[in-house]
Amino acid sequence: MKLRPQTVTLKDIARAMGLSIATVSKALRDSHEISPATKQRVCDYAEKHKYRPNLMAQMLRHKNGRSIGVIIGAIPNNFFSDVLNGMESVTFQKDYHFIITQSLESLQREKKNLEHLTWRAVDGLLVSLSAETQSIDHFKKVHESGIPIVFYDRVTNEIKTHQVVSDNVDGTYKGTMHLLENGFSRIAHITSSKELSITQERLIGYKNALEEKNIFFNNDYVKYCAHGGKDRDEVEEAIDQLLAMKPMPDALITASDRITISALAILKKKNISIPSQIAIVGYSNFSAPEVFQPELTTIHQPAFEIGRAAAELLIKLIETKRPPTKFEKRILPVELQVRESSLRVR
Amino acid sequence: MKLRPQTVTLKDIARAMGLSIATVSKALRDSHEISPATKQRVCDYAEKHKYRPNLMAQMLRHKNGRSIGVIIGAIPNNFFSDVLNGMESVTFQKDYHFIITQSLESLQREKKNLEHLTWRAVDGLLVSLSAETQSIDHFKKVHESGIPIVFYDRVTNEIKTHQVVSDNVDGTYKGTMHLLENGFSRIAHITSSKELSITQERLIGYKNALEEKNIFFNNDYVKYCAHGGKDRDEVEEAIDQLLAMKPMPDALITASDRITISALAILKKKNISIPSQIAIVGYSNFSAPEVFQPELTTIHQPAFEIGRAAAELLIKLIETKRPPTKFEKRILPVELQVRESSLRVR
DNA sequence: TTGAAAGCGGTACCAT
DNA sequence: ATGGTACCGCTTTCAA
Repeated sequence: MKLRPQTVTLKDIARAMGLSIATVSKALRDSHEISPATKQRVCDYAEKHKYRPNLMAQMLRHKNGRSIGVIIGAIPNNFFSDVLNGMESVTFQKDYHFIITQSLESLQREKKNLEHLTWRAVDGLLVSLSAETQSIDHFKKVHESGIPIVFYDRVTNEIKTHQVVSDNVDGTYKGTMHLLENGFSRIAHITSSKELSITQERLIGYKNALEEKNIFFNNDYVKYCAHGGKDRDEVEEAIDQLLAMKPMPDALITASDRITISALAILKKKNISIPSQIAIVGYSNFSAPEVFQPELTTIHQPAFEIGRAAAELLIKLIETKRPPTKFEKRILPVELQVRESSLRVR
Repeated sequence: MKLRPQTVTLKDIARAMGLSIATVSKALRDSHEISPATKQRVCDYAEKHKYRPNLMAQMLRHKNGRSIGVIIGAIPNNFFSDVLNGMESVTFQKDYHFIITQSLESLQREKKNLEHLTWRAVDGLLVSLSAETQSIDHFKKVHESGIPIVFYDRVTNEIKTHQVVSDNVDGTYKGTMHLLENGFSRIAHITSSKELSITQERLIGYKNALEEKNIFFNNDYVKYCAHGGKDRDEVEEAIDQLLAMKPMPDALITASDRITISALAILKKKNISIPSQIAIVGYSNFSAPEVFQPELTTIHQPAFEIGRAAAELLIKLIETKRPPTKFEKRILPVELQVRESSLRVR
């Protein structure tokens, strides 16, 4: 490509004005040791010639590039894209950049992404663990080297830092309770991989509701997707197993956007009618669940808020000189939106 | 935060091995002027101590940070998130990073994003114009300064460079023709802002189909959304106007994911039944349009491929020394997926 | 074959 | 108030 024309530098300004580089630098940074007159002249000149400090040079000096790295499951996923949107709303306003990497639920990619991001010298990390992740030593190492991390959604307690999650226990509790109160009792649960924090929390809510209603917890009703429902096959297998059970479950709680959508499509393909043969309550952040067939009862997470809060906490962590002694786990409320798919038909 | 511990640098290696910085640098870059023995020793040491060249320093030297900037309408949008996914598949593999900015269909944000990205010294840009954009002088300036750009989806011919789009003319043509052949003749079209390339192309396909069937083109059947259907209100207004017409349209072609989903939700709210009162064919990249009520006939764009092709072309542009004399406009085929929402009910 | 030294564009300390 | 200068980590002549 054609050579990038040098944008105007400190040196250019210094030469043009017969000042030293140091003076110009200080003038532009509004140092007290520069006379107002000089400051004015320098700033005017800089303004006129559209001076922009060279980011690389600044970064090279005091390692801080106003950028944060994000590790996310997958971009094309309603939940995550809302999260990203929330993060962007903060980073845009605070003049940070966020560099997005997808784990695609693979540990190997997660590690590679992490390497990449640290090499990029990001100032901090926003991380949601992949479905495959068990050991988090790779994050520990990075964190100990001084790069602040905030975990969101899929979190870990093994690293002492901020966390932002939605109230997963409550979400599944509400969903399950709603189904129970509508006369469903054989409630299946298709969820992500066993190791994830969200999986465990959601299972707790599920069990709590059953217990409260004195319904026996049947472990066979819980199906895990080792890859978080990345492929439809994973979900189809789970559904096949559930449909083969006797008695067959009469309701289903699906634990993520992907799993929910896949489940709807698969049940449709199999001509299982919802909710008469099986009712559904699904975690989903789709913008218009009322246009599904049937209208879908959803557990809606404040994805945008999660992203926003996580980004805010991280930037605070980055910009604060001394690390805080106490970290917060922010738990945002979820909302059960009742629609046709979970209501008894007479 | 705690000071980031210095990762090992050239200087460290040089001192440790009693060599000069220059020699180490050359050895690591496999220069011909270094003896194999020295090379070996240096590389071993570097490997063992996990030497990673400092990106900022490299960038400062020869402006190339292996990063590309993306301007996109909005992340939470099935079409765009698939596009991003396609881009990521390339950048990940080629060890580039992509920095995403959302225009949110606002010219002002588009400009600010552009400024931000150039300040970040990205090596190239992947751009889809915002719905508000008319003059593209801001891009011209950047492009003339030597930063390669590839336009995708919403493109412009005013800058000589590669373009990647889907076959918009054909998409709407197919959709319109399909409706006509199914007995619908008063076909409305809700689309994005007038200025966008996609809007114009889609309108051509629509007109072509009408003309071919000798149907009168009624300008009042075409409703523009100045903000690309960002808000549901915009779409609702268009629909209200259409419903108030006499005779009312009997079919509708919606020109984007957002518009399509909004239209479905609004018509549902208004208790207009699809397709008996009005049929719908919608541009959409939703992963499971068969779970909509009714199953939605879609014009499906190869969003992932668009992203992939655009990223590939851009990286080629970045890495090639001499700019090509001829640029290509890659037009990827779209697919009409016929489902219930566009079929005559008897 | 190896190394000294001059940048790249800023920042910051120390003189003047 | 202003300027000289060393340095951040790496690349690249040019000498040795």
